[in-house]
Amino acid sequence: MRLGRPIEYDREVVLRSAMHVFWEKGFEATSLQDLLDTMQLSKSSFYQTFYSKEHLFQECILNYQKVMVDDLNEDFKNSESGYEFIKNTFICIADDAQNDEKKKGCLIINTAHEFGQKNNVIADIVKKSINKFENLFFQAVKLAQSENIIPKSKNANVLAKYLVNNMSGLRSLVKAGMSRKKLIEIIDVILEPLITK
Amino acid sequence: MRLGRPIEYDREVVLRSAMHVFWEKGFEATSLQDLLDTMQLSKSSFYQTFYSKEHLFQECILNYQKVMVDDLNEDFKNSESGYEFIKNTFICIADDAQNDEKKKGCLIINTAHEFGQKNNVIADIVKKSINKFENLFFQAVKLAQSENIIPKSKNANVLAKYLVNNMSGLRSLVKAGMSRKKLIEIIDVILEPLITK
DNA sequence: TGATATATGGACCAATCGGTCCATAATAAA
DNA sequence: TTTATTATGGACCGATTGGTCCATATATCA
Repeated sequence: MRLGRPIEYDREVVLRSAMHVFWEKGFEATSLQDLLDTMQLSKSSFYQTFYSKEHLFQECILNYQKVMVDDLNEDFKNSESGYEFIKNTFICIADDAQNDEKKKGCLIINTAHEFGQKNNVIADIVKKSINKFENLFFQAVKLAQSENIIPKSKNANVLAKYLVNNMSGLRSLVKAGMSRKKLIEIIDVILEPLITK
Repeated sequence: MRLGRPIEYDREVVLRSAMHVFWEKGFEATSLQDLLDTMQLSKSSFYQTFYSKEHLFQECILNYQKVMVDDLNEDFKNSESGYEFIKNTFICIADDAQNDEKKKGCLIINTAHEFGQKNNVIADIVKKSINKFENLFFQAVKLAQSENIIPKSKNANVLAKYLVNNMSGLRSLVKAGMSRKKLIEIIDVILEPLITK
């Protein structure tokens, strides 16, 4: 067994709680004290385990990305069709306008906005995360093409990017306070380029 | 003439310089010292004229909105057609991926992300700004419909929202580091729902 | 020139920032 | 029980945060 005084917390649990703080407040607006309060950690334990606020943040967005991509993959597998998966993913985002009182949006997109290209490590994580979303949409489009719902003449690669673009847009509009109803109307238009010849 | 010691700076000039700092760094990451350095103001003058960091920020985003909307209105007037205006507006955003080294994006969208619904005054400014963008797109769509480029069967109101959505999306992707070339490909898809029956 | 009014430089403030360090607590192994 | 090893609580750090206040500078007006 492991030597020394045993750890009094669950690393995964406190990491997830930290992630939620960053998600809600952003990196800059989250103070170390906020994190310690939420994670219920002493400063010593915090720095021993997570090294710095920024290092913790990196772990958080990596963790967020993993959870999101895994969940979406799960949804994808359970979907009737590629098209249904895409449509449903967008509707879920619109639902946030109603369900998420805090309008947290997407941690990855939030981070893209807060950091831009100022921090190489973080910019890299953001870029790779977006690529994963894109890849998922790509697979969904390909599937929908094989199901003859999306015309095979369409460039699945570009369509996937287009979908990521609209996903980001919806996240912004949720943050800006647009109602679910209006977002749903937008989604109807978003889906048009998928099905028209 | 005005009594007392005369002001040594131009209010509009220093306001604009402050706006650029906020645009580049965001509200939280901009310190008062950053502002004083850029505006070349003493603390006394700063607080006498702008009251607080947050009040200055509000002025800045209002100023940004005004400049942006005026510029877009000017573009709109000079456009060959409603459709050309829309297309060109999007291409200009994609150009930022190449031209703006700092990838500042759009101050309004950035603010929507940083503040969300946490601050009523700011959320209200953001919402109204987005409405102005939407209104402009609405007019452009209407014009394009009267020019028989966009089918009259289309709902101009919803299309305008759809365009705002994609504008926001593009801003995000620029921030995330996507290349101009890829953004242009996306724009081709964005425009499809405008012209297809 | 003196009175009045405004602008400015800079000292000063408490609070908070992220982070370090060390004494002590709590365990396993010998 | 002693020793080795790890975790934790909390004192402490200098720097910076946004913001206040007052003495002084600089103007107009009478």
